[in-house]
Amino acid sequence: MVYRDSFHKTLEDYPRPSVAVDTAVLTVPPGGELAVVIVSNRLPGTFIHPGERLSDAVLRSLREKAGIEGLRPRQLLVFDDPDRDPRGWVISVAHADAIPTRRLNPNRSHYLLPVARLDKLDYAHNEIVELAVAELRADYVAAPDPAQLLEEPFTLRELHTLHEAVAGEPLQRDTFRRAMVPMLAATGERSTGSMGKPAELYRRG
Amino acid sequence: MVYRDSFHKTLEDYPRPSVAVDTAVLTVPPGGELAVVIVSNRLPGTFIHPGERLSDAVLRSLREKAGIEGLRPRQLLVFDDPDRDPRGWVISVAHADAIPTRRLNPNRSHYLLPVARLDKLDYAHNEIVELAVAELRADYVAAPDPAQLLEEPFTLRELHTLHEAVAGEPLQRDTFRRAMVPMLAATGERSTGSMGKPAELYRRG
DNA sequence: GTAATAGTGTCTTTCAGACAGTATTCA
DNA sequence: TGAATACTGTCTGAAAGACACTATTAC
Repeated sequence: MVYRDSFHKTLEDYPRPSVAVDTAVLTVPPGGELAVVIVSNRLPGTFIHPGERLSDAVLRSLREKAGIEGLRPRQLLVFDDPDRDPRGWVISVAHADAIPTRRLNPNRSHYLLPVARLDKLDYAHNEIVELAVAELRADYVAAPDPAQLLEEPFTLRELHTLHEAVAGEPLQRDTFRRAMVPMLAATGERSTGSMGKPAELYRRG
Repeated sequence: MVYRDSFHKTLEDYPRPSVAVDTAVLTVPPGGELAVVIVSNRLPGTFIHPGERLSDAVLRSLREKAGIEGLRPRQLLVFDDPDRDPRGWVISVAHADAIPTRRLNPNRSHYLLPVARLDKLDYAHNEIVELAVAELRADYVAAPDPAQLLEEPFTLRELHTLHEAVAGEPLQRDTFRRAMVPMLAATGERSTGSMGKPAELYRRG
């Protein structure tokens, strides 16, 4: 059987795939390492509903499966292997975003896995996580905490520690400072309660 | 009506969108500027067929609508506005690739439009072209002619002219040379027939 | 010869890496 | 006071921008 294209042909003639979304939600627990939100050994996902945007399907799946609200997920890539899903012909659009750990709802069935030591997830979800991590790392090279994981105001040390967690490797302290300070807004306030000289508190520029 | 997810639920219960592909094919005519292949005021596209990969649908649409063969299109992004297409619920996956102008079939209904002066295309196709151009430009900063638009062997002048056409702006000659030579393989041969000192001929490293 | 093109030398600026130094706080 | 942390000064090396210079060809 052959399906032919024509502008005036009705769409009903074409068999259609189911369209799903899967989302890698990254976070950095305080003092911890970069981790991804997992629900029963895979990324939270769902099928899109009629009239729905992909991003709305992502938000719905995160709300229902992990109690996460208020993200702005970005598309990563489309998985289109017709044999990928045993249930049938499914096309899956991978998404990614990051969220502060304090906004994760602890009374839920999801859990965090560090991305550096990730076992095999169901489907091709490891690849999604890798892409999400690569995007987040690229963003964090260019700007201070672009995903707004830190609560304002913050010290340069807190920012440095966060960026090292995202990068997965040490970042030179003075180079980091010189690169970031011009993109930050100093508050004039100083940190309190810590050992050593109190640090300037900053907000994102 | 509400559609609920369940691993064991059959996929037949879900209304499904049609899934299309649209492709921005970029090229640089000899001595010309960066241009995109257009078919009747839009990018070539089609609906995917059952069992087909997105990239195969792209290749099929390019073959049937523009006589183009042998590309390896890359995904750019998914257009998912439910009201985008007047024919119904259509999700479109934008793709991009580049092709040497000499491989374009002139006996076809497609035509080239320079990307610098692009009128409004149908659908949201201008955005696809912009993304495709941005990706191509990023690739051409990092490597000599990664899309293999030039026939080998080529001189540094030819490479330089091509990279300027892709970038859409002048590129410093000596800096360009120093950046590219380590990534090229000198043939030991020299160009002939031109004014001035004959140039070394190179192949891609 | 001149015009045109190919290719090199080198100075300056910029910036990351590296390391050492000074400054200010807590215990 | 010493330990810990914040912040700055400065040297070095790599690379880009800029410009001038030499080299080899066609005419």
